[in-house]
Amino acid sequence: MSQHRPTGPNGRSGGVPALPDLPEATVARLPEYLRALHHIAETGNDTISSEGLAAAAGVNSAKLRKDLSHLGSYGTRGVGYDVALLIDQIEFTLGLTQRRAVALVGVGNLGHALAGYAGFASRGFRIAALFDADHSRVGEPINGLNVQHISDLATVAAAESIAIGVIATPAAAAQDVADALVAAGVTSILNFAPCVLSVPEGVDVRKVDLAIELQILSFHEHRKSALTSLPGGLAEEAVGT
Amino acid sequence: MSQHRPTGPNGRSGGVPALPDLPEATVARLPEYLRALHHIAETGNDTISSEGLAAAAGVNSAKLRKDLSHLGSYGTRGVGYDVALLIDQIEFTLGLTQRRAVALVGVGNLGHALAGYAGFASRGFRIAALFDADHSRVGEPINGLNVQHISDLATVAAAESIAIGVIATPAAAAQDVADALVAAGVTSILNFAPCVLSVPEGVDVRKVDLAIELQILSFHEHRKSALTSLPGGLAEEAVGT
DNA sequence: CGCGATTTGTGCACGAGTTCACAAGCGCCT
DNA sequence: AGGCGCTTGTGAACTCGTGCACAAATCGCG
Repeated sequence: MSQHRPTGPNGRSGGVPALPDLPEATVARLPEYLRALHHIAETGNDTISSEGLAAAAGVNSAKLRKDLSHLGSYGTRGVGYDVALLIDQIEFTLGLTQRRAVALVGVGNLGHALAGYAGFASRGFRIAALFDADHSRVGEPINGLNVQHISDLATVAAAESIAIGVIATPAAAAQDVADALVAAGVTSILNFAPCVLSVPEGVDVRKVDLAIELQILSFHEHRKSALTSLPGGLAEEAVGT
Repeated sequence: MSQHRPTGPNGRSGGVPALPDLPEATVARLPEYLRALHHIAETGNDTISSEGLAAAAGVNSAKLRKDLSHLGSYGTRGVGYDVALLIDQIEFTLGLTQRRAVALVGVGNLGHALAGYAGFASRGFRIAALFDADHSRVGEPINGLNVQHISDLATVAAAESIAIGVIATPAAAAQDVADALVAAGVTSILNFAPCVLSVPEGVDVRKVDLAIELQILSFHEHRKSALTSLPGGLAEEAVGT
């Protein structure tokens, strides 16, 4: 597994990509650093300290340094990080040096919005095809693409080298769509449907559930309002039954 | 995530669950359990074992039992959990016994979709008002609500008792909107804009960045494809430079 | 009425992730 | 050249989360 390899500081200069085997928590933060770096680059700075970048990304500076150290030494002590170099390095690590083709399944309310979301295009992805099970939607043009029927998924995915699929269907259809995506060779799925998907080994699934996020906020609201409504003191009121 | 309370001598007397101090990881999973439970209830079952519920929610059964134990003992050994009782208990814990009013700011591509998303209504939330900074959109009806101008936010939020705000604007406007929300008394924010928000103590922010999710998947894709060229002198088909 | 089958609740050990604190390295100024 | 201030990179302690394994509790049945 993750033996302590010397981890050559010049990482990718040779032919070997050297798979750094990053902690998952670090991987999840790299995109945030990348976004912050692009923002910093636009303001004209060409170096940035860990403190500055941490603030821009909303994290602790020690955490940021440890995260970046996992991809090698790309900072200069006493100076900071070279913004352009770091951008390249993170983009390479995330596999964004090539623009990845994405299939979007389900062009309902949410799917429509995702198809038109500019953030995908500007951050390394290309929505290569739209699919839906509803024949009445097939052919409909959205943002320069025509909706295709889900039965064409395998053919199109192969032709376009699509490895990532996005599910924006109702929950009832999601598992079938996932199966179809896997059958078409997709190995990464982003699921917006509120349900658990079962997929074979080797396929990655990430889930985004909009209602869940609100419910988590609701919990904190509940706690906050309960605290403020405690009459008297908020210390050890602790009313028994 | 956000701030922690000083948490003084926390009364842990039995009986009525007076604000159990749940681990954040547990809170994040409760909504998932809740969704699974509703699904199970619809199929007619009135009890469910930790094993069954864990499978439906996509987690480990020991983890699930530990999570539920934090809210008290609501299972019966040898039998399982009473579905209806557990639903009530989780909904209470999450503060979903009252339907919470939400303000949505930004009715662009994504905002439109969110305004029409049925999942919010069916899971404890009511979109109470829509706002936008663009005067040309004000008055536009979406899903039974008319878009209002952002300058009316404070008034409407007070009238409707809105404590949760959703930001679906471009990143450049997000901080201003957040400030306006906070000024209007909102204490929980769900942010879809790709930027870091700074808010005062006591305000919770959760962030959903659609592109980040794809970038994380991209990392794993990158790793998978690099793995296919296993050490053995296979294809050194330059992925990078 | 007691026994066995079943399932919850939890103590404990382990691993992942976070934070602190500081040595090592770098550039600049004198 | 040498010292000084600044910043990175990282060892080490600590916190948080997870998963195993099992005792305690409950039900059904003979």
